[in-house]
Amino acid sequence: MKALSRRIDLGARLTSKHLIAHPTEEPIRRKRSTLADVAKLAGVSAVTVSRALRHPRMVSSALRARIDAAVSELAYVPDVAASRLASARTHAIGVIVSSLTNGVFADYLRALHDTLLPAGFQVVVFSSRYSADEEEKVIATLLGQHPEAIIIAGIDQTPHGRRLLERSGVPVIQTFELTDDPIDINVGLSQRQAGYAATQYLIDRGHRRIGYTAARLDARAHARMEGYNRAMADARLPTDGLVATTPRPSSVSAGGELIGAILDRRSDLEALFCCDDNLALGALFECQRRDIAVPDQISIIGFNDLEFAACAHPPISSVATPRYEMGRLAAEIVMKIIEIGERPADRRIDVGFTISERGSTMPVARPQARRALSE
Amino acid sequence: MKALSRRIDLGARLTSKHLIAHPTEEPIRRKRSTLADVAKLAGVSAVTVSRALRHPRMVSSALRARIDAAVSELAYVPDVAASRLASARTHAIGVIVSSLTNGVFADYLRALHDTLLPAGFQVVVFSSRYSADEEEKVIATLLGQHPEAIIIAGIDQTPHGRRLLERSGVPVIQTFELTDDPIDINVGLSQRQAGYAATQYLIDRGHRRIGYTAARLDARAHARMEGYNRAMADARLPTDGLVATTPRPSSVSAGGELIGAILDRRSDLEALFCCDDNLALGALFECQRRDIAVPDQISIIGFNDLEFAACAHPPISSVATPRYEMGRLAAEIVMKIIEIGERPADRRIDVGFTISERGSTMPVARPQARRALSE
DNA sequence: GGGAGAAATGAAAGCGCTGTCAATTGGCAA
DNA sequence: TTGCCAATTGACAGCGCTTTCATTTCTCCC
Repeated sequence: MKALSRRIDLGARLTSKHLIAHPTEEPIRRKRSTLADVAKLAGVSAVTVSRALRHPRMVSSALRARIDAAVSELAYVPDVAASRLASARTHAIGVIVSSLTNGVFADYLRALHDTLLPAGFQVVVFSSRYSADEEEKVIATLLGQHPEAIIIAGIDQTPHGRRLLERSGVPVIQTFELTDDPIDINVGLSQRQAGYAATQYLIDRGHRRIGYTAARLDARAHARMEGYNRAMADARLPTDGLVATTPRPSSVSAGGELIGAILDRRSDLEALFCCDDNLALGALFECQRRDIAVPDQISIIGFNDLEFAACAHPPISSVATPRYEMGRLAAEIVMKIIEIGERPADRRIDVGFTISERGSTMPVARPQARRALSE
Repeated sequence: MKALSRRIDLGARLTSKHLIAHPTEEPIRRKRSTLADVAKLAGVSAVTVSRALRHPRMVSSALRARIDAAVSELAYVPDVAASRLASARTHAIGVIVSSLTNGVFADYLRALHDTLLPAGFQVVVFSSRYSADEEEKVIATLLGQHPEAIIIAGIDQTPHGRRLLERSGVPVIQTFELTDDPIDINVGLSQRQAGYAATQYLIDRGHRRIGYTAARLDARAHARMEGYNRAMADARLPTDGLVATTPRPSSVSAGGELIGAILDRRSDLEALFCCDDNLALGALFECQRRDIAVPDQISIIGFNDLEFAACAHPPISSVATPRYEMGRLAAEIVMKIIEIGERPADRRIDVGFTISERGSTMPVARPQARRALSE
C-alpha cells in the first residue's frame, strides 16, 4: 500500500546557518531626497516643485521639464505623511476584510481596486483575520491613516470598534451582510435568507435528510446556519445528527472531514448544504472516495459560487453572491459622497443573491433516486 | 438535456435606483480629536499625552489613568502621518506580491504577519496584479510611505523600479525566485530547477509523452517552463503538441481547457506537469469528464502544493514550495537588520523545494500501464 | 532637615509638505 | 511707451506629533 503522500527533498534545505550574521559594513543609509533637494537641483523653490508635481499646468513647461529631470535624477518620491499633514487629504480609502486570502474577497477587492484606483484613490487593505479583537485594532490603525472613507466587510463590529467608526467622521460602508442598524451605509445581502434559500432549494427537490456543514463559525456562517435551521423547521424536518461544524478555518480537507462525520452517524444522508464552496469541494471528493454518487445518492450545494464550482466534476451548485457588484457599488457610493457630497437614498442596499444550479444537485423534475442503505 | 448551470434569482436585485442621490443633510464632519484635545481634557500638556501613549512607564500611573480616560472619551486615534513626520520611524514594512488573491501568497503573507505584527511592525501590503508597470507604480507609492524595509515577491522589477528600490536606502528582500544579481537580499528558490525536477520526476516514472500547461505567463511560469523544456531535451524527448499555455490568469477552468487542448492534439498523452495546482485540479476534473483514469492513464503533477491538492480524489502530486518558511525568514532578516543592524552572511538564500508524491502520479516501482490509444 | 539625584512634566523646535497670499514677470491694448 | 491683467514663481505659516532639553517635584539618606 503506497503512502498517501510522500515527500521528496530536492532543493537546498533551510538551516539556521543562513542566519549567521555579521556586523553591518555599510550603514550608508543615505537620506531620502526631499522636495528641497529637488528644488535646489532644479534651481527653483520648493513650492514650485510641489506644484509641478500636483498641478503641472500651473508651472511653465520649461520649468516642469527641469523639475522632472531633477526628480528622476534624485529618484525622488514624495512623502505621503508630510503631504497628508499639509493638505489634510489622503486620497486613501480604508478597506477591512476578514481574510486577505479567502477567495470570497477576491472579486470584491478587485472591484474596489478597479473602481477606486482610476479615480486617484489609494486603497488601503487590512485583514481582521476573522477576529473581532483584531478587527478593533485594525480599525484604530486604519483611522490613524486618516482614510477619507472606510469600507468594512461584515456588520459585527465590537462596541468599541463601532464607536471608533462612528466618531471617525468619515463615511463608513458595511458590506456583505445586511443589518437594520448600520453605522452609516450598508450594502449587502441577507446571509440568513440565502442559507434559507439554499436549504429550501434542496427541500424543493424532494430531499428530507439534509445536512449542513460549516467551518470557522463567524457571524456570516452563523447566519447561514440560522437560515438552514429555520428552513428545516418550517418544513418540519428534523436535523438530528445532520449538522457538523468546526471552529477551524474553512478548507477543502475540512469539507471532507465534516461530511465524513455526518455520514458516520447518518449513512442515510440525502443532501448537503455546505457553508462555503471549499467545504463543498471537499465533500464532493469525500463522496468520490466513499463511492457515493453525486448527485444520485447525495446532492451537494455550496455557497459563494467560487470559480472552481462551475468546472468541478460534477459541477457544484452554489449560492452565488454578487461580490464584484457589491464592491463596485460600495466604491461608487464612497466616491459620490466624497466628491459631490451625495448620499444614496437608502442607507441599506440589498444586493441579493442567486442560486447557480448545476450537476451536483438533482433537478426538481427528476424522480428521486434514493441511496441504498449501507449499514 | 439539462443546462450545466441555471441561475435562479432569489434576492432583491441591484438596480440603478439605489444610486438616486439626495443632497447631504449632515455635513457635520466634526474634526478628529488631536493630542492637544486629549491634553486639554486631561489637564496636562501634549507632550505628556504623547509619552503616556508611547512610553507609558515614563508617566505616573495617576496621570496615565486620567489620560487613558480622556483618550477613550474622545475616541482619540493618533495620526500616523504626524507621528511618522516627527519621529522619522514608521514601523511599516512594505510588502509587494503579485496577487492578493492567489492562494500561493496566502501562507507567505500569513508568515509575514505572524512574524512582524508581534514585533510591533505594521505590514503594508500592495499587489502588483502581475503587471510590471503596476509594480513600478506600487513601488513608488510604497516608498512614499517610508517603509523601514521592503519585501517584494519576484526578481523581475523594471529598471526604474529597481532603481527606486536601490535608492530607497532601506533593506529590500526579493523573494520566491533566486537571482544572481539581487537588489539587496534574495530569499527564494530556483523555479527553473523546480520545473526541471517535476518533469524529471515524471520521466523517472517511465513517462515519455509528458505535457506542460501554464497560465498567465509571468516570469516564474516561464522559469518553470524552461525547466520542463530542459528536462525534456536532456532526456531527448520531443515536446511537439505537448505544451499548452494561455495568457489569462490561472484558474481551475483554464486547467481543464489546457489539458483538453493537448488531448485534442495528442490523445496519447501520458503525463502532465501543470504550472500550478489550480491548473492541475482543472486537468483532473477534465480527465474525469473524459473518463480518463488518473493516474492509470495519465499522471498529473501540480505546483505549489496548495491545501486542496492533498485531499483531492485522487490526491494530487505537487512541487511543494516552503512559502511560510520563506516569509518567516524574510521577516526575520528584515527585523535583524532594522533592530540590530545584522545582515545575513549570504545575500542569496535558497529555501529549496520538495515533491509531494501522491496518488495522481504513478509510483516508480509500479509497472507502466499504458493508456489505450483512442483516436 | 537639607541636599543630591531621580522622576515627572513642560516648552520649544521642527519633521516635509502644501495652502494662502504676495511678488515678479511678460504680453498686449491704449 | 505706459499701464494693467494674467501667468508664474516665491515666502511663510502651519498640519499633529515627537525629540531634546529645561524645569519642577519627589525620594531618600546622611
